[in-house]
Amino acid sequence: MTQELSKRYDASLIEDKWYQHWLEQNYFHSQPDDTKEPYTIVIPPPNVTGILTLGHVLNNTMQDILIRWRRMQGREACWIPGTDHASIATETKVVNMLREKGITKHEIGRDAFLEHAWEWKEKYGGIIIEQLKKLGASCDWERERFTMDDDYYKAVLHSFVELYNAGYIYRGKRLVNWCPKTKSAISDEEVIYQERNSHLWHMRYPIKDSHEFLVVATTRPETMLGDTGVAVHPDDERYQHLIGKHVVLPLVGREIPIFADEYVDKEFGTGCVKVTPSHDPNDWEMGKRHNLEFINIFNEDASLNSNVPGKFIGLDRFEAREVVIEQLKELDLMEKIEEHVHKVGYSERGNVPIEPYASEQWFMNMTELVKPALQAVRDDKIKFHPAHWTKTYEHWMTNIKDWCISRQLWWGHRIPVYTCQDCNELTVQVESPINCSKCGSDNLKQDEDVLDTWSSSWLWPFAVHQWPEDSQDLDYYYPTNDLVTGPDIIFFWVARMIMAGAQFKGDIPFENVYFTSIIRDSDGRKMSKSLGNSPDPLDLIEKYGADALRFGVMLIAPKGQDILFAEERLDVARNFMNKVWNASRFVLMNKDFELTADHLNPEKWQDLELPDRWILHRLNGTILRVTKQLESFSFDETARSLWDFIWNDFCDWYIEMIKLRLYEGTETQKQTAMSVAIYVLRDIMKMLHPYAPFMSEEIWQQVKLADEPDLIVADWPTVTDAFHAPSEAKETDFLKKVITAVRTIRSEMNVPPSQGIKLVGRVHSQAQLDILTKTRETIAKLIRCDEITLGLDVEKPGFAASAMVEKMELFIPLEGLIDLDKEIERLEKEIATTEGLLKSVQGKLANKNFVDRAPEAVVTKERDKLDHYAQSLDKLREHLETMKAL
RNA sequence: GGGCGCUUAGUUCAGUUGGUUUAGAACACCUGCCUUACAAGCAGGGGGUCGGGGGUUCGAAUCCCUCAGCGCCCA
Repeated sequence: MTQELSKRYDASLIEDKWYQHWLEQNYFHSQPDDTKEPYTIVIPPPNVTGILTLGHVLNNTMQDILIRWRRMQGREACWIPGTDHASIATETKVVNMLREKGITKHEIGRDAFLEHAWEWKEKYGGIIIEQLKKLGASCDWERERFTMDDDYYKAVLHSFVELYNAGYIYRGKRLVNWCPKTKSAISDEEVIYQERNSHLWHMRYPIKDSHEFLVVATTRPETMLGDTGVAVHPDDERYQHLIGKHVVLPLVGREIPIFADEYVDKEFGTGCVKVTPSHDPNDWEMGKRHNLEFINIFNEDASLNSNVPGKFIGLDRFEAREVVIEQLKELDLMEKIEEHVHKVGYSERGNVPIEPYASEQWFMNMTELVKPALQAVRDDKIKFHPAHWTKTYEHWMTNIKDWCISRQLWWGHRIPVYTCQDCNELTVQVESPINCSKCGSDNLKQDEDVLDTWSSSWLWPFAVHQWPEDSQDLDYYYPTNDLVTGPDIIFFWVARMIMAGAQFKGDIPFENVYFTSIIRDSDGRKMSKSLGNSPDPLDLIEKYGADALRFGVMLIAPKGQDILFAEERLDVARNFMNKVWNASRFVLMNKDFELTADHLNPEKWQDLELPDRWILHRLNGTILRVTKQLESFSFDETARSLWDFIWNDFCDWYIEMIKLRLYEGTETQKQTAMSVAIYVLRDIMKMLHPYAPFMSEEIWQQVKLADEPDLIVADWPTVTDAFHAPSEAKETDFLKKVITAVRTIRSEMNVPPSQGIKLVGRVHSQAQLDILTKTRETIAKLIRCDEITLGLDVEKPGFAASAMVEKMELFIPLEGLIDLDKEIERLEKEIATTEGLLKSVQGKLANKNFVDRAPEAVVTKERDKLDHYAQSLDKLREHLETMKAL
């Protein structure tokens, strides 16, 4: 029974069909099964407002590869999907949506706002989840979680209460990174530093009771309105006489002290530093050390407040800068303006320069939390891949600062701290209290702020289950096995998950972390919406197919380096998919029997020939290699191994070598060749399945036995000892070399394929003779040859092109076919090459040190080579002489 | 300023603990082919001395030092 398949592979015809089938069969769903070892991955939860990017394609394909592979290995594979609530991003979107309707969030109040937000989330959120399905992700969708699901919400509050009670969480007034756009504090990790061309303004401050000035240099002139001191270095001889005096702050008139502090860098600017304690972290510290006045000059949106002279009130910080500069110039207080490049901190979400801003916030002290998390990685309980990320991790962990976890937003987990309006007692608990824990008053007010999104997603590996309730799932699936994520969130998320695991579960959250590449465009720029250099993966799936996208991205993702992506780079994968499709088509077209278990039983195969033993040997090697590569997260190497085996070994050689038997062989010959081909093809589909799930399943259905399961749950292949055949493999390599040598002559002599040739082979050994004799028909077909003469002493034809293969001499009689000069040229080139090789080997062997000190095996190898090249050279020179004599 | 990484054919990348030849693959390129699985294909070919310099070694793309360039992270 032969099969009809289309000549070109069309992914769109099969992908949805199989995804639907897998869902219907519930293959993605996992349940604890004590007879099986669990294999668990939690997805890095994408932002609920997000859409699929190439970065998601990269890391979710890797996760799916791992999950599908382990599932086939018989593990109870569970991939838990979900999204996070993305506090700032989502709130911003909802605020914008409301603004378009002419509504502000403060008008409608918290509850109504949250209703809108939920509505918005239900409507637009989770698009990315549907997109992941297009990619073929085999997540357990029944376990999909959202970080603001009811039970997850409680888990987050629970973690807060626990840490508060442990004394790790405190409230304090500190200088925080303030985003004036979202009007919220953000953490250190959410500040992105960008280099900016700016200026260094040198401003004159008049010294009180003197006609002198001192000059301060600053990158932020507008903050002078909040200056409450000027610092110089205690050892700076230039300014000793000024210490203890005062300056009169221009534009403001405030008298502020000049003092000495070690912090000042004498070399920078003028060596005099204006000090604005309320708006610079270093000045904040100096302000505390020297008891300076703290004057906050900004509103929450970074416009100037009433603590500055009237004409500045209400100006935006950048407008204020211009006005300050202008006025100082008018007063002749601007000494000079220098070009200056410096780094400005931007808010990751708001994308505006952050403002150091003193405000009351909640902080988490990390000192104790870090310890076990650092140890777990140092002890290799958690392994990073590539391993060099451990250094980055250690560096951050050992320099960690307190984490600002409160956000002045509404969308998120509202901080479970209730202040008694009567006695000021704080009640901190998961369920809203009715009465104050101290005075019993029912006049309680909950903190207005929500928690940083990362302080909910750091619980992800266990909060996706019913934590803190004990649950069977949690027992079974935790710790998870592997985590696949981008190195850009190593601090935000990975490090914190490890801390949370240690703190709340007393165990690591995962054993391995694979850090993916970062995808850039072909010019090395980061993908971004504004640059428009970020292709939509769904378009790519439509154009290339999900399998090709997956395979292609794996192929170009080097371990530990960035990917330079260009759409054309997927062509290779698409071509490969088409190749696999057509190889399968070939096999199915030639299968004229109903497949039975006997066909797949190696013991029943009759009259295996050399190519059969070779491909089975190679299959063994490929299974071994691919499995090892997956174990070591070498996704790109695995793809390459599959590519090499399928395209080079199976398609280019094996299929070509069995065609003779299929077309002209006996029934037995044909059946053996087909059985081996199908056997190999089946294992190919198995190994390909994690990378190209759709196509492999489609083809598998054509080559599986009736009682075998779908490929997604079929057994991962293992090595078959009986296929081990190194000597046959070597023999086949020799055979291939002979064929290639003849083809090269054909090509270089311009003998067209339609032109038949004769081959005369003067073999070097009986073994060579045996190999070529038993495969002579196959050779004849592959080189399009009419007549083959073989022997140890066959007579050399007079006018013939010649070549050497492992000391065997090949001749192709060329009467009437070629020109002599060309062959002479060819031989001379070959001789030159061989002379080069010989010379290099002679050089080594002439070195006494080499012969004396190198291992014997290495020396012997060189001696063999010497012998080999010398003999080849003799023969080649002889052939050349013959040709020249003609 | 500190840390991490990268620099191999025109391009994108391989190259396991230093020793299979004068370093591989894909794409691109050149030549010849629509050979009944595949022109998204087949066969053949040209092309790099492994960023520069120094060192260790019998032997280095592979280990060490140094210089240069590029990138990322942190201050």
